[in-house]
Parts: sequence; structure tokens; C-alpha cells
Amino acid sequence: MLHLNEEQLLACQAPLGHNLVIASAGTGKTSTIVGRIATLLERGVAPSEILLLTFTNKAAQQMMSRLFAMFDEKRVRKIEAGTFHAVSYRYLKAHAKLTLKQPRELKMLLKSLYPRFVDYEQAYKPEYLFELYSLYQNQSVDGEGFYEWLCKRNPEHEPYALSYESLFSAFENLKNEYGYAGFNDLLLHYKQKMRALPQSPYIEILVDEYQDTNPLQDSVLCALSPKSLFCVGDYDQSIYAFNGADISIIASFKDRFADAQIFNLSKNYRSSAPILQLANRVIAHNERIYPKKLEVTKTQCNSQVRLFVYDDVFDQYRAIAEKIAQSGTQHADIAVIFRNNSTADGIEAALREYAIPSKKKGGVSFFESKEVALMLDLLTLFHNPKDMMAFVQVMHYAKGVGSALGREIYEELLEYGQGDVLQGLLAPKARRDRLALEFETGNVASFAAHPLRQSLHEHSAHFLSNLHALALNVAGIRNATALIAQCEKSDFLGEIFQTIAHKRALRKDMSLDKERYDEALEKIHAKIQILSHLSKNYKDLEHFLIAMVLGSNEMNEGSGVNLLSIHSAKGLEYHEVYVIDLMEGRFPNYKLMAKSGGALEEERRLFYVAATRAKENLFFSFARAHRSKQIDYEPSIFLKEAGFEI
DNA sequence: ACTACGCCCCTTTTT
DNA sequence: GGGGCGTAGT
Repeated sequence: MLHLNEEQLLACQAPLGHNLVIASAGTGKTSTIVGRIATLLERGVAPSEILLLTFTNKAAQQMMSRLFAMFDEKRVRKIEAGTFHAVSYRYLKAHAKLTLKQPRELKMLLKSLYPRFVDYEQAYKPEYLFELYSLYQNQSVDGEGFYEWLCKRNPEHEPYALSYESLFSAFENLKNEYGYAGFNDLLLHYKQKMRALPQSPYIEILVDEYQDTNPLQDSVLCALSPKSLFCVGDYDQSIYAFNGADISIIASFKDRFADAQIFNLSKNYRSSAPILQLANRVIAHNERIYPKKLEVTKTQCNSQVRLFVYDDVFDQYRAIAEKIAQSGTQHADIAVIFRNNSTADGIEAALREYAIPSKKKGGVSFFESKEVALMLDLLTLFHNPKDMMAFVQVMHYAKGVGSALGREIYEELLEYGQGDVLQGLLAPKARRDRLALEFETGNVASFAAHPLRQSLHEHSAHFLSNLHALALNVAGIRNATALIAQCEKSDFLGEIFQTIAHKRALRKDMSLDKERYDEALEKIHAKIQILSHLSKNYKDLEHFLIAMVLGSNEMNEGSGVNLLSIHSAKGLEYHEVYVIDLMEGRFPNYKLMAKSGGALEEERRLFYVAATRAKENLFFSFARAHRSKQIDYEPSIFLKEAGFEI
């Protein structure tokens, strides 16, 4: 059951219209959102007319399961809930065929196009252009072109701006041709579709973490134009400027809607008084948009707030690990929070020395490992047999086949298969003008009889022959778990996995370390097992593949102490929190600040978010030097603002 | 023109 | 341990 205080209740019961709830850290905004939805349902709004937009899919799930406990689950499931991206995708997949691609894959696509359009020494490199373009898509308004946007932002690049624009126009065409979509494309396409609807599909849209809304997301809300908006956010927790998040969207709410109502949640239920006082002391250095009065409700506890200082970063990691080893707090209720993900490795290693289990947001290393990427590419290919990038990536493992030859083979097979690469492999048909090649059309029992066979070298032929056998074997399987199992035991993947393991087990003198080889092979299969395990949650291949792109960094491996970047700690809370590596330059991170304006205030908000994750014990630490890198550090300015004497 | 390999860099934050 | 870049080899 929900226990709401007066302020929360007032917000929940607001009439339909444009309502903004200013909810500081720990004031029960989740309960308020759940309470609001409950109120809507009780008032007779149909579940399918409610849209709940959250910042992570996990947050959406949590709120939904709280609703399941209060209402008939089957009925409440009709509420549309998720991130902007997930909601967009769910709608689009019913109306258009598209393949969601990881940013890194699209970056590769852009890179392959780049030399044809840009050839200047001083021009931006494709990697950076990709980031820039993504930022443009997120923060430009009203159909402003990339050219104008860039010239305004970076006038010194005006000479190249036209080449950039041709590059991106080719990029967009290519994406359309292959049916690829990036994260931003989901929102852009969805916005188009929503604009075309005669009336809004939703009566009320609830937006969580409204302070991190960017202009693109805001325009999606505009396109949806619901009768009622219920936005919840906290100005002081806006930390996504790098993704185009614009604080003025929340700040201008009352000016943009004539019927705007603002509610305030001021009772903090999470943190102890010393923690709140410290957080408020620091955030007070930012310009106030609206007055903030946070009331402490947890007055009865023996809370600790302390700073630890070390000579070297590794001393710090070790000492923190030792403190955690001696702490009486459950591991799962402890978090180590840092500004830069690179910190995670150091602290993780130190914790391992003390045999303390830890979990970090697993995403990156897992999904970028060769074996997992290959398995997913293969599954992608089975799901969409004309996916050029997936095919070429897979072909990379054939010796002597790079992106050019891979592309050529793709085109050939596409032709033989009339738009389906797997068909081209299994049942090649030639066009009339190609019949000169003289081969049997129709099913080819083995690759030896395939028309491509003669033009390939021994190894690539063997490679494609294995793929042929696998494709034959899995034809018709729609279930992700079954497909993974078939792939894993195929000769095709078996041989590639051996090659990968072999490379990893090579010593400097090029000799093979047999022990390391076995170990590497075992690790590969362990990762595939994790993938297989994950796949069991999805009813078909498509859902699984989408989840791997949309939700890959929402899952974490293992259990124990939580290792989190500040960004990923948003919305979470822990009994005991360690905020580490608080050095000038690293946090605040001046390198990053140089790229955007108002950055110190943003870094200060990050500090505020980090500090307010703690319920009871809050520990800060910094190191005076990184000896092996020969860097001396000053303590973070935020430690001084917090009132520590150093 | 394309691919393979060895040496250097290094590591922002998220959907 | 990975990716970018330059060079050698097909």
C-alpha cells in the first residue's frame, strides 16, 4: 500500500492539465508517480491511455511492479511504460521494418563513408563527427540543419560544414536503404508518426527525471500533445547536458503552459541530516532557480559523514576495500561511486584482493568482446538475412576477407538470394543474364556446389561452407535460446572460437600457451552461457536482440558491492556510499567541461547526486598523487565547498 | 586496392 | 586488452 504525505497527495490528485512536480533527492518521487497513476486509474482513465516515460527501463519495471501489487496485473499491463527509446521502438516495430543498431556499429558505417566526402587535415574525424551529429539531433530545434547548427556552435569549421552535411546525407540514405536506426532515429521516426495522428493516443503522459529531458525528447512530447502532462524532476539533479539535456525545459515549464501547476516535495525520507546538510551546502553554490527547502525526516540515527585522504590512488582503492571488508553493512547495501568509469577497474581489483564480491554495470566489456559481438551478429543475420553490417562483420573472421571483399560477397549472395543472403547461400538462383555461370538453381545441399565456391580461396570457401551448414541447421528456429545453442555447437562458431582463443593464448615469442588456450576457450563458452541465460527471458529472437541493444547496460553481472558511475547511480540509494577519486581535474573533470558551457555547475550537480545516494553513511576520499603516472592532485573544489578542512 | 600485422595510444558520462 | 595508424605483403 502507498503511504503518501500531504504534498505527495496534493500532486497525485492534481486535475488533468500541465503539472510539474519538483522532487528533490529522496523525497519519494517514485511513490508519487505510482500514486498519480493509481489516482488516474481510480478516476476511470483507461490503462492504455496512460504513458509512463522513465530514464531507464529498470525504473519503469519497478514502478509497474508496484502497480501490479495494487491493481489487477493484467489490466495494468496495458499502461505503456519505458524509456523514450523503448516506447518509440515498440510502436515503430509494428509499423515499419527497422533494425536497431548500436552506436559503435553506426559509427563504423559513418567511418566507411567518411573518406568519400571529407578530405581535410583540420576537419573533424568521423568518430567525433558522429558524437557531434548525435548531439545535434538531440538538441537542435525546429528543423534546423546540421550546417547551421554547426556553424553557430563552431564557426571555425564552416569551411568543412558542407562536406559534413553531404556526408550525413549519404549516411542517412544508407541507413534508410538498409533499414538501420540508431537511438536518435527511434525518437525521430516516432515523432513523425505521432505528428501524423489525428489525436493523441494518450490522455496523460508522466515523465520521470524531467530535468534531463533534451529538446528532441521534448519535441516528442509536443508531437504526442496529450491532454495532460505530469512531469517530475529536480533541477539540481540535471546531469545529462552532454546528451543535449536542457535545464531550461524544466525551468520554463510554467511559462510554456498557461494552466501549469507546480508542486513541491520537500520532505526527504532517504538521507540523514548531516548528509543532507552537506549536499545542500555544496549545491547552494549553484545559482538558484527556485528556492529549495529540504526537510529532514530521519533525525534519529548515528550517521557518519567523513573524508579520507591518501597519498596514492592505489593506496586509496586498497584502503576503501579494507574499510568495506570491515564494515558491518551488507555488501548489496554499499555503493562505491565515481565520476569516471576508468576508476572502476582499480577499485574492483582492490576489492578482489580482499575477496569482496562486487558488481558493476556489466555492459561494455561483455558486449564488446569478440565472441559475444559475433554471436549477436550471427543471430542478427538469422533474424534479418539482408543485414549488410552483420554479414560483413561475420565474414571478417574468414582469412583474407576484409570489409571490401566481405561487402562484395554480401552483394553476390544478396543477388543469388533475391534480397536474402541466407537464401543466396542455401538456394541460389541466378538472374537470366548470369545463367552463363552454369549451375543448378535451387537448393544446394553443400556449399561445394555453390556458384561462389569457385571464386573463393580454400579458407573462405571452407568458412562459407561451415556457415552454409549452420544456416541449414537453424533454418526455421525462431527461439533465441535454441538458436544460440545450435550456433554454439556448430563447426562454424567452434572453429572461430578456437581461433580467438588461440590468439589470446599466444605468448610474445608466438608460441602457444596451452593452459591459457583452454582457459580462454572456457571463458568464451562461459560468456555464451550468460548470453543463453539472458535469452531465456525473451519469447522470440527479435525481442531478445532489441533488448540487447536497448537494455545492454542496464544489466549487471554478479552480486555484492555496487560499483557505479554517478550517472548510472541516478535514482538509486544505498545505506553506505563511498564517493572516491575526488581530485581536481578528475572530478570536476576539466577535460569534459571544456566542451560545454556552464560546466562547473553541471559537475556540482553530479556531486550533489553522488552525495544524496547515501542514506546513513557517506564517505569521501581522494589521493594526492598517481605515482606511476607521475601526476600530483589537488583535492576537488567540492570537498572545500562541503566544508572539509584539508 | 586490399588485408595482415606490429607498435603505439589509451580509457566521459547514457539511451 | 582493444583500437588506431603506419608498413609490408598478397
